[in-house]
Amino acid sequence: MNDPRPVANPLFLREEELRQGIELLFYAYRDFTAEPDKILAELGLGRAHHRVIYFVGRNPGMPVSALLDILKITKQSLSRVLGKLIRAGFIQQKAGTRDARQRLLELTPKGAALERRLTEGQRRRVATAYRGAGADAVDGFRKVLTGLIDENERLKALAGGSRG
Amino acid sequence: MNDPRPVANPLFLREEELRQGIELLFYAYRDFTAEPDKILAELGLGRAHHRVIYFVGRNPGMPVSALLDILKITKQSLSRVLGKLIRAGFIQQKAGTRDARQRLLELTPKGAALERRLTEGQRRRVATAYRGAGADAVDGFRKVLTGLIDENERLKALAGGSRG
DNA sequence: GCCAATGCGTCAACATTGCTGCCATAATCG
DNA sequence: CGATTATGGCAGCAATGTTGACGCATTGGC
Repeated sequence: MNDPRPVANPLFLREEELRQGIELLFYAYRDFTAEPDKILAELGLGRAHHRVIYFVGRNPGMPVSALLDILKITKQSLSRVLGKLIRAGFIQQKAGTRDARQRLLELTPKGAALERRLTEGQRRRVATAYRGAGADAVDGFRKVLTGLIDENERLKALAGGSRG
Repeated sequence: MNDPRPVANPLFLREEELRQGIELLFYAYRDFTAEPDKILAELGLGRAHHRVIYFVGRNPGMPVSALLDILKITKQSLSRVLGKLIRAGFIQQKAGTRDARQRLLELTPKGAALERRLTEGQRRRVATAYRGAGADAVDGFRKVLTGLIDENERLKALAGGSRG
């Protein structure tokens, strides 16, 4: 009455399934960032500059503190990156009206052009993946990614262009 | 006969949808790597060391060239990281039997222990997100992530522990 | 109106992680 | 035997993150 073949081990499958998820995340992120990285390198910029340009483009008029909260880096690290972008004319600062201490950030036309150039490939890549996977898959993709985000960051992340 | 309210713009929605995908990817990856990064910092190591430990643990006996192909960095960059891990006793090298030029990599018991410690939180995070999202969502997650990977890398990525 | 807290910037020093370029060794292949 | 492959080492440079300390303007509470 013994089955000679070992029964599929659910624990092993689970481990395998999780590791596949981890690896897919790594591979996808690796290839997702490769294209803009090339463009940035030509300009003497790095991935951090892209992140700043992206989120400032997404939230025009955002203060520095909001950017820090998104990127989760120190203000010294951001300051170096931001300073370079401002000196290079990609980003503009305006003093806050409600609070004059704030520096409200926005892209210059030159910055907006670079943002489009950098994000274009990524948008296309996501669009292709979405189209190929179908609407239900996209929904699942979003659900799982949201679940991967720290619980206390989820609301902020989903707010996106924080109009709300 | 004019509807005073603007019709929902499908192009805008699409753009918004794609940007949300881009951002979810950023946020998820940010939080996904934060935990192991802390542990690594205590040991004087960085994220690159985790990647090496992870993939060597996953593919015991792999040659350096296979690691390079996964990580997509130069051998000089890898050499520094790998050298440190070997000197610190996390990774062991054995000469290849088929090709004596190859250095086949594997984790030492100490390396395997670190791998478990580093990946444990990530596995738990993925497990929680999977459980919360449901099996169909997990399927969609995998489909979309796979679609984000460069076409000529997909097969290799899905091979995982490359037993095949 | 004083005074602490906030928002932001800066200087300095350091480590990690990429890159390019060059050279060396050993083994394998044709 | 000569070319290619697999790997390693060294030098130098840039980007990106860290901690720590300090400065300056503004804001808000008492």
